[in-house]
Amino acid sequence: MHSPEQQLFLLMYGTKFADEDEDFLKNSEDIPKGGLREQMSKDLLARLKEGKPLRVYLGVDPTKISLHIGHLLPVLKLKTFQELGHQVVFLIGDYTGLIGDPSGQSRERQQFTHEDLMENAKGYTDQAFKVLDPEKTEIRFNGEWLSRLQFKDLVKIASYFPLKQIIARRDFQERMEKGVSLRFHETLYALMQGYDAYALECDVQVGAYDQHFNMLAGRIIQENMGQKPHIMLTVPLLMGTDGRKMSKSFGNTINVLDSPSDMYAKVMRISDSFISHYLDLATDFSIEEKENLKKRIEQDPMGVKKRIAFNVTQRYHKIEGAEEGERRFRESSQERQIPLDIENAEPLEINEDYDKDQNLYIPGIFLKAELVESASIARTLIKQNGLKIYDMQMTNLTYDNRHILLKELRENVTDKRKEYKEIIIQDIRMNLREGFYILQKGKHNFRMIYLKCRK
RNA sequence: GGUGAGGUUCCCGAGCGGUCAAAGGGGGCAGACUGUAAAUCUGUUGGCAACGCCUUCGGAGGUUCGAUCCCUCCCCUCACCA
Repeated sequence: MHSPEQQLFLLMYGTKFADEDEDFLKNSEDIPKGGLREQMSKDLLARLKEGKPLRVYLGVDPTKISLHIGHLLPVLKLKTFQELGHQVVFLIGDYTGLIGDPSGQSRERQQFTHEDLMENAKGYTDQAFKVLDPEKTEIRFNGEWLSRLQFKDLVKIASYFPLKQIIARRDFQERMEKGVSLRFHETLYALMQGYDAYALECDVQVGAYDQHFNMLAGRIIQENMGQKPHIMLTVPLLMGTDGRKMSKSFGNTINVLDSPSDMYAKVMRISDSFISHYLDLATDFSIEEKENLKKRIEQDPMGVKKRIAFNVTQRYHKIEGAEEGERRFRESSQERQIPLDIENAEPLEINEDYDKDQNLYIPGIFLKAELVESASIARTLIKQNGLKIYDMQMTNLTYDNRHILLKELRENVTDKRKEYKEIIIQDIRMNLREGFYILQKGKHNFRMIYLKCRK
């Protein structure tokens, strides 16, 4: 059992508050003196000292289908609460999601129907339960209370907010300065999320620090409606694999549903300069372990990165997944072997026609193998040496004994490359026999095919 | 509803009668370099059985030998005013 002080330390570790961002809150007037961290620590400690389990919630709008590991940083914080014996609530914003993303960046997000959202919500909880204990987690939907609100309620709630405060938000300010559209309904978003806090009557709300204003709205509503305002506990935003904000539109995400080897490899490919950031945010090493690893970054960046990759992969894919990811990274990236895993052990059957000179059209084969999007792309890649073909004839593979031989290959042969003969692509048309081949695009994309040739 | 500005290839953004599959940047992909990377440099980035052919510049028509560029109508976005 942890003392309130010990709990406070664990809970505050790795948090980031809105006033600690260089420019997120710089012009805001209503930061408590001493800063949010001091204020929230004080409040949290006081509640911990009451000795009762706290109610803690995290709200998410199910407006996307897949989550990336950055989305789960607040979930990790929620897990810490759960492990300390507090009651956690996972709130699905089926109503806030209906309004759309208040950042207003993209229009398509506003087109979700309630059915879409409920569908996504299922995936969300599945993904969140890779971290949280489902038995001990309460799941709620904000439609439960938001659907019952009447206009007169909204009028009352809205009256708690000076307009100046609403439009002081940085994202609103920026958009008004730039002349980007800002619609009135977007200002309601904070009220809706704020009302969730009131309806749930929780002690703490967890979220990323960019949620500051929405969480603050919760406190304002709670205070006005005679409730004790909740504590805001915010965590940093995880940067993407390229150092920008992690976001699907940048293609720099590590997704919760990525395969073990993808996940491991993506972590391994982050820039060395981000190692410390990922170590702090993405892993669940103990605090001491993190400090130790940080000292090693300088002399052994790759080793530390491997520990991080393993830790992250393990969380979402168990230890077996992490081991698989590690093995595949070593084989395909470091030793440059051709991966021969069970998932691509079943070759794709491809039918091609010989032309009159007994040749096959190579771009067509890569296209059918789904390694390239068009034959044109295949052509340019051939010119740039981006495509390779390995002939597997020497392994005595037949279509019927393929499973056995592939298994042997995978398990017993140390340098698998010896088992293949690389065919140098000299032309877009080449004479190939019917049989098994491995196609490669770039460094990491492979596909095994069984080529069937017709006259 | 009024006034003004716009809708261009994945994104941003030039083009303003033929030389435009459309500058430039970003992103993507590939190659070199490396400890995987990042950074950097290079190439590439509509499709096709490919020195050519086909489909693209909000939509529908029209003028022209020819239209992304001109005209007409329509749809949509944005700003200001109502």
